[in-house]
Amino acid sequence: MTDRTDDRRHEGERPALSHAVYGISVASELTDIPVQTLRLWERQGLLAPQRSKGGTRRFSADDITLIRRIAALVADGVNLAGVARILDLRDANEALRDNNKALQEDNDILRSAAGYDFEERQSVHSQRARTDGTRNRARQTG
DNA sequence: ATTCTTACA
DNA sequence: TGTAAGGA
Repeated sequence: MTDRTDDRRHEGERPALSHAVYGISVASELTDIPVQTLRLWERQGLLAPQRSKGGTRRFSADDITLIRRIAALVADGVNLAGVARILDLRDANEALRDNNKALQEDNDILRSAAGYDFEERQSVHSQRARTDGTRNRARQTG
């Protein structure tokens, strides 16, 4: 054993998923996507790998996963514009889900703070439909 | 040696 | 779309 103490013998160690460490050629080998295609996809807005100080692309494990998802869509015949829109829709859905969750939590807090008992209510929609119908009927008779 | 952008056919 | 030039 010489003093090559910087040899990496911890084979289980892996960079964090968001840690951008792979050069474009490594990303290409890992995904079986040609280097030029990766560059094209980035220009189309499908990818946004980090850049090193020198300006070269640095891909993270998350980027590799994204590349595989894009490749799957392309293999299904989706063109690049379609892929971009599908990815945007996914992001929008996540945002909507998060927002909805936050609203529900706010609602829970407000409900308990107000002291109302909504145990009988089955859903927002059935409740609203019932009250609207009652109001309309009252207006017609009166 | 590799990667990057730009440009040209 | 592919390839070559030229810089980092």
